[in-house]
Amino acid sequence: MSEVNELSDFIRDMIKEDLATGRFDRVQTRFPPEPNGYLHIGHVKAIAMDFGVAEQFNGVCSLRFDDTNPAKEEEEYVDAIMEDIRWLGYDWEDRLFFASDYFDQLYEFALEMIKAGKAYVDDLSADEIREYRGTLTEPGKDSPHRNRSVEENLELFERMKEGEFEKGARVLRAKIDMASPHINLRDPVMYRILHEEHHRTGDKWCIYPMYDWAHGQSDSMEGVTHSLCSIEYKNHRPLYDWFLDQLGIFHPQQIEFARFNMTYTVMSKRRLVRLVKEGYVHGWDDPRMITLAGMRRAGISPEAIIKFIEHVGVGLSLSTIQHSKFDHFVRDDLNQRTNRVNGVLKPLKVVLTNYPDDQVEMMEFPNHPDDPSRGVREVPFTRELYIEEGDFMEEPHKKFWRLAPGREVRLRYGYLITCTDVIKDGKGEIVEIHCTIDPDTRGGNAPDGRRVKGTLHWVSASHALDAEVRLYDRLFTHPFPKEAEGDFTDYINPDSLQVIENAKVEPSLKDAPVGNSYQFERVGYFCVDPDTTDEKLVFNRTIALRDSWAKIEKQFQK
RNA sequence: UGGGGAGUGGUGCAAUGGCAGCACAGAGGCCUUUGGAGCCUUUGAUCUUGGUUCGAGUCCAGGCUCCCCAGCCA
Repeated sequence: MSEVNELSDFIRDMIKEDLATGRFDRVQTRFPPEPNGYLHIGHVKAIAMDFGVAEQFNGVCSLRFDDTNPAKEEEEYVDAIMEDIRWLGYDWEDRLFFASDYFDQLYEFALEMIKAGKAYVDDLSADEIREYRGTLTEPGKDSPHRNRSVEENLELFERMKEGEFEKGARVLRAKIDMASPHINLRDPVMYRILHEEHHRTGDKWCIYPMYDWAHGQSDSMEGVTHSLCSIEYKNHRPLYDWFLDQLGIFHPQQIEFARFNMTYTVMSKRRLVRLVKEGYVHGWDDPRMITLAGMRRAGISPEAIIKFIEHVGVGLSLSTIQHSKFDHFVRDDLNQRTNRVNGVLKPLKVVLTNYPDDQVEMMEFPNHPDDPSRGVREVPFTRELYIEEGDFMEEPHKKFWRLAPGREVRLRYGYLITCTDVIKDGKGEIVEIHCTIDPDTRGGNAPDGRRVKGTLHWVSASHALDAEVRLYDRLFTHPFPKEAEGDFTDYINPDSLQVIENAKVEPSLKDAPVGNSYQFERVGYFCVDPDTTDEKLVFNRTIALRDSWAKIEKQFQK
């Protein structure tokens, strides 16, 4: 919103400058994914930059699929990518483009280049081309086919297009400088032969443009003014500029910015694929994945993701964002967004021995304690309740201020209760706790003003709904899994998913819609998983509440 | 090693020759019917060596460290 419009970084500064000097009188950007995988949080930086900049400067942003490699790309990804971008809240309106839409024009441009003596057909094999390219420190050498006549090049290129040659037999290369210190300028390949069906052009073509040949011209044809991209393309900018200058067509300004990494996860497509293919997670939308599909299923909102991205900053150096920063924005968003409910993960039965057996009282709960406008709901209170197992300690240490024998605590918006007995089975396991209520404390306050430190959440045993709760945690135990010794999969967190089959939640959750998020008070944020059926509620833990108790507790463990 | 980039608290981002600031994390406190949230306080940084200047994170020169490029991938 308005906050977005106040964003400032070196890219926006450059654009302001371009507008001020009249170099451009409008702003047009584009998000150019390759449809060969799912979008993840790293892509959001580019998406938010492309669409955000356009919005900020009253320009437009289009979506263009750079689908120049039919061997890797699939329609399935096109649809998934569009869904993810829409979910984030961005709109390309009628500006949906494909690099494959430009194959004809690109072919014409190539002809132009050949006629101008700026491109040639090379018969060298891939290995030979690599050899001829030289190394970082030694110049390359000219291909023996570099000086073919225009006529011969035209004829050969035509025959490439007509499918006369096998895959890899020949390529079209730009004729620049095999001794250039910029490797990308050592006669880069423009077209290669690929007898592959393209997801949009079918079998029309058997030669396909390289990304480097397609990208700049695509931007140019669309009228992109500012072509924002990640930093690895900085080395390619001289090439894009060269192509544009040779062709003499509209010249967009490319501006690069750095990607980022996050601790306790992996961001590369290759590693994400392995997590899915090798079964470490249950799919691309597994809530532990930092894919948009995964984060969506985890219950993280697009607003939280974008706000986080706005705070990672924009620069030219590779940064590593701490996972705790991401967690902060997820919690901050959910704290404001969610209604509070009661959910008990590990139920411990409490019997209120002085409470009538057949009595049901409806207790009033605010839906959001810090926002009265969200209203209230009624929660049934009865003689038998469930509380959290961890909220009772038979032999409490001095910092534990919840329930213990002889202790009085508050049942939130219920009554003050005092523990009188601990009932155990033959093996010494606690089966239930007996307590008495103070009938004068309905709602949770004592008329005599005495204060109790502990406040517990609870559900009525006879009214509670059964639920499956999936407790997700960070996927890796190491902050830098890919840099740690061994394979990154060695550091998968074995406790990244813990399934609780028999959690108890309050009855108001009966028809909770899939995707809805709640705060289970004192526990964490949860959303309704699509696996939910009429018979069974399934919740995903998006993230736990900040837990300052955990720190204290550690001190008391030997 | 050739070329292209980057070095500011633990992490990330600002400061555009003039008091090194913000966020997250950390520490302490207040408040609390969530050990949540909120509020207050606080620890902690300019890669290095020279130079220019009244004054340098910023300008200049050298050094060091890290990232990217040698796909018929994008």
